[in-house]
Amino acid sequence: MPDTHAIHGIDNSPRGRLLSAAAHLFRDKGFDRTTVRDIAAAVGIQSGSIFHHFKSKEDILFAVMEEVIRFNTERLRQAVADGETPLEQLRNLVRAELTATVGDTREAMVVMVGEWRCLSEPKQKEALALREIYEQIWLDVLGRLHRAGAFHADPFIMRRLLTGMIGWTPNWFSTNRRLSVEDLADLIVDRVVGEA
Amino acid sequence: MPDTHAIHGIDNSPRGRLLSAAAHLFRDKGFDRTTVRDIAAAVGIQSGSIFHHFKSKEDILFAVMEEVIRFNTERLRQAVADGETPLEQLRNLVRAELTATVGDTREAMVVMVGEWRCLSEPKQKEALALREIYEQIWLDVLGRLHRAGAFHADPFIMRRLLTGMIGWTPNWFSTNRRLSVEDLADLIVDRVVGEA
DNA sequence: AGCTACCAAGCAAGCGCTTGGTTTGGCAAG
DNA sequence: CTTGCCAAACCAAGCGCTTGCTTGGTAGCT
Repeated sequence: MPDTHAIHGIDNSPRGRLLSAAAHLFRDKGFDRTTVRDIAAAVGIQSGSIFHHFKSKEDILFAVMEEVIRFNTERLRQAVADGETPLEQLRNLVRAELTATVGDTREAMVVMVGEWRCLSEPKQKEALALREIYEQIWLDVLGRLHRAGAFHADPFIMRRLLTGMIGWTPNWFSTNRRLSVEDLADLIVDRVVGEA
Repeated sequence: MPDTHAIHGIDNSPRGRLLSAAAHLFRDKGFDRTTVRDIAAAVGIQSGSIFHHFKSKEDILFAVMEEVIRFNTERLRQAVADGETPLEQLRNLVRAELTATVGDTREAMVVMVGEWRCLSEPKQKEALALREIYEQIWLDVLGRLHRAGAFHADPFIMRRLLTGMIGWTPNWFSTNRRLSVEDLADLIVDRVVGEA
């Protein structure tokens, strides 16, 4: 009944259904404009009942971010493991993050980037620790490519340009168009390792 | 007295000071978490007095966006006029948008990208019309470069990748570091026209 | 019996905005 | 130079509504 686009990596326990519904609403209207009554209605319960599963509205947001970052960190690890050369690993990383961003964890990823400041400072630090693990995977691969001479720019800056390119895709990329995720990934990889 | 980082292109009339203060607060805490009492306090007046200058809180947000987009559209026009070759024009465009994004209109630019959905639908359409003029300047130059064979990818997609790269810079670029706006612009231009 | 999951009702605080009246600066008639 | 006047700018108070969250209790499964 609750027409909740499920998010990959989140189960369908009562708690999980709340998380998926919340992620969907947070992405649509933003954290602040989403009320606990909205979330409750989306899964068909009363607003007060939410606080049996989460002790605050902020805790819901944090849980969404934690789940999505844990799930996608594992996805990045797999992407690196599946590549035999650094270049192949980079291509897999771009594909993985693109899939996360416009694919099966799209809603939660957009929420993580866009609603960051809605977390209290302690929670931000907690989430940041998880993100740093995630980022380190990128930096390792980019560092390896850089030392191999695949590109000249600073790997840190390269990662930030990549973050921007990939992070913006939800605003324009559509799955049912000509351009596939794989083609877009290749296009983006070419922006890193050069070629005219 | 109101310690308001002025924004380029906004005068310091009472209205202008309100706009600059609002842009600063909107960027810091987001539109929804900024109260009209916050804005009023930032310029040293009572909250009710705001509505002598704007008829709603949303109107303030819209005015911020309108001012910044008008100002920077003119800046893009100048950038194109100052370039003699398409490549030079592209470099000027990237520098101009970077300056707008991390420089003298930084606060308002971040607000425009991040608080878009806080506008009502009619206001969104109004703002979109202005943005389309802005975007057309980019597409003209990129189209010219593409026809000249400077890059192979679709100009529309190229622009979106550029939007992402540049739009993310406020999250990491710092003016007082080694990397200058000009160097970063060159780095980004190289991502478009290729080279290893 | 005890646990998970939920309901029904409502409280305290904060919000955008309104209202009716007061101050301020400029400027032309006397 | 004074006086009278007006519009712009602002104040003080508060209304009506929404918000996150609490409370006390119930249904059903094990």
